[in-house]
Amino acid sequence: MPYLRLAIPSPLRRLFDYLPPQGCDLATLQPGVRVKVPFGRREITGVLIELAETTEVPLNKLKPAIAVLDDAPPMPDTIFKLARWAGNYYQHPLGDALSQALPVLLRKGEPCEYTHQHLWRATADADISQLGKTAARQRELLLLLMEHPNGISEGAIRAEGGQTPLLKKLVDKMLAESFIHKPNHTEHNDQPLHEAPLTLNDEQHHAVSKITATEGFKTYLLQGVTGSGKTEVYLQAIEHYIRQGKQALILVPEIGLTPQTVARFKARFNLPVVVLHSNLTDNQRLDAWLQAREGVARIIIGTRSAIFTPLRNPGVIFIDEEHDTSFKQQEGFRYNARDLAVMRGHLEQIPVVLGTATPAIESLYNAKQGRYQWLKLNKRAGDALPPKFELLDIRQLPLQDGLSQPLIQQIKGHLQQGTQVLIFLNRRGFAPTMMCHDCGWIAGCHRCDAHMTLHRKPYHLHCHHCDSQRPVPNVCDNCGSHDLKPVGAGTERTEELLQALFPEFPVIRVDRDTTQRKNAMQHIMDRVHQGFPCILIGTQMLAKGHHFPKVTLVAILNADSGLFSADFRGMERTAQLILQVAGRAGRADHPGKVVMQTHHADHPTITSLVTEGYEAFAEQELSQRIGAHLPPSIYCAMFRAEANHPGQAERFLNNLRNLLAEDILQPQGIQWLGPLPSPMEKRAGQFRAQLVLQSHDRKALHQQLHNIICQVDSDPEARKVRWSVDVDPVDMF
DNA sequence: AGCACGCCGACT
DNA sequence: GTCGGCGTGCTC
Repeated sequence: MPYLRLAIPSPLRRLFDYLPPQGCDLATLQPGVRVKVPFGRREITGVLIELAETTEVPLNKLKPAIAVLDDAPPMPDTIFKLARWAGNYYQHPLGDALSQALPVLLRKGEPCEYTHQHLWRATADADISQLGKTAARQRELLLLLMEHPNGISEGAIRAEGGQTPLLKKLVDKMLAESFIHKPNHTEHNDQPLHEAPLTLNDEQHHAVSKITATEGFKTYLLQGVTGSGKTEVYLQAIEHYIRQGKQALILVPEIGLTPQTVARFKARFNLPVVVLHSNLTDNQRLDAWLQAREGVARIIIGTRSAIFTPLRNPGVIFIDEEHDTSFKQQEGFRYNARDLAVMRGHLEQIPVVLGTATPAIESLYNAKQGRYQWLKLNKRAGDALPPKFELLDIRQLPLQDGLSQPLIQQIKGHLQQGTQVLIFLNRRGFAPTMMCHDCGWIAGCHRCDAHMTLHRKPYHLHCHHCDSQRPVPNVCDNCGSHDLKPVGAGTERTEELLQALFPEFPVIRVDRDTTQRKNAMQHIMDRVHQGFPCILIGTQMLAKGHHFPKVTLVAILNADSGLFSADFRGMERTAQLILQVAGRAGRADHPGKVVMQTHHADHPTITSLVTEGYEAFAEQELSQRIGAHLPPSIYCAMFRAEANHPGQAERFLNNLRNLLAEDILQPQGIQWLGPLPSPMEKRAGQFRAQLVLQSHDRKALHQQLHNIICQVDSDPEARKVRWSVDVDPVDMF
């Protein structure tokens, strides 16, 4: 009698055997089906990996499964393989990896079918005259239903001002009925386009024809400077696959999933476009997932987790802004959706396109190694000129709340000529910290090794690392002095100054604090797009997803931050951010100007970035990485640990390292760095440390990681710390 | 990760 | 007297 070998969503890195449930037909069971089982004291949903003839588990410990939930595996074989591969590659427990590849409702064991979405419509022989003259409300409602012969949801009825309780009355009068919505296949569509495609220049044309001529799997790095029409390349390549009846999957960074991006796809294609955004309900998510799986949805746009969306007829995968680190999940199952996309393209035998203006150094490396084919778009659409950069050396210049006098003059000039100004300051709040003028004491966080940020509205101290908050002290904790001063400037403070300097112009702040309310960002954008002269001041949020054609001046206040960071990728990040911010401004008829305040106007990296462009910078950066034996010329993994007491995490990692050092695991070609306390050792009350493993040999590294994790799993001491592995980490903290 | 069991501090 | 803090043990 065979056993069911299941992957269970739990941190335990092993499979679990069960007896088949009562009356189960083993002959029809396929790997990948979900099985409901008792696990400890709860009931959870596992995924069948195989039928096993024998088991190591003592028979008295074996429990029967409760039920097999599916006739056929909910995820297609490629997704099953992709999730298994990812679990293995990122050293994450298989059950959890598989579970994360499914929509939440399927994880919970709900049936794999369209959620019973009730829609309402008028009955076929409904006649408005059957309603009495006094029933004005019912009349209104019936007319509304008649306007929607394909059905309308209760939510939409309410949104149109209809009274849903009255539906029952219409049902009683046989005028209305409800039915369950099930999307149909839109088989062949002769008119897949709403609007005509734009004319391509020769570079764009070359890119489109390369991509669409691909047979089977190939990865492209599509490097296009801002304004070179990357999106048009996406759209026309997608059109090619759509016309073949295939589907396209587009992954965008978390913050890039803006209404504008989506609108562009919906405007072009006369086909179902499905958007997997973060505020879909679980029901909507399952419906979208099924529509993709059944081939009803033709274009699927989503963030990181959308890489696991099943496709019935996969045609092409696009990763937009491929350098963006939000494609890497930063906790738990630490996969990189960009890299998984390449794996998926291989499994599905379809092309994968990584698009960006500023390629990640590792993508550049892959392109140079010939693993990715490099497509470049260097020309800007129309006669657009690249923005002019100006390095504003602020050594010895007094700063007024973050702004130097020459910059203030430039802002004034642009406003007076009737255009908009964008000011980028990657620091929210009023001031990065508060300091005692008498003794130098700094307002620090009690739970982190970090200072607290002063916020004005509302007035309080806030730790941006652990979110703890406290009132602003009146006197110094250390010496009792009343002379506490805010130090440095955040967006709130610079906003205040700008408003005081330019009272006749609106100053619009864009950061997490001003965009929390629903639709707040949309309101801001609507206001800015009216085109009146104004000042926009904000953080990264301004840099991604939105374009501001009326902006002629972009000012970067702290271009230096990140330049000398502990993370070897600090320079790369800074360069990408600078170019991304710079790209927000201007259009053909008035090129933008970018002013960067800096204390390092003669720093070779900064000057090469500004004068020669990103590619020259990136080449330089790559050769330095290779020279220093850093990624991407070497494979890297990181163990992180955190514990309640100082030194505990470090001791744990030290034991772990000794497994390598004492040759217990006979490591070959593996180097290690650390363990070291994390750059911010204490965070949210936990003491943290890290250990980096490196190798030129990916297989050897993978094998060692596996060995180490096996050892750790069998060590009871390991349970006293929280630890994790990160394969191909994107940031070193 | 959950979830329960178990053993010590401040509350109705 | 108990409610609840989080240490530690287990999951086929």
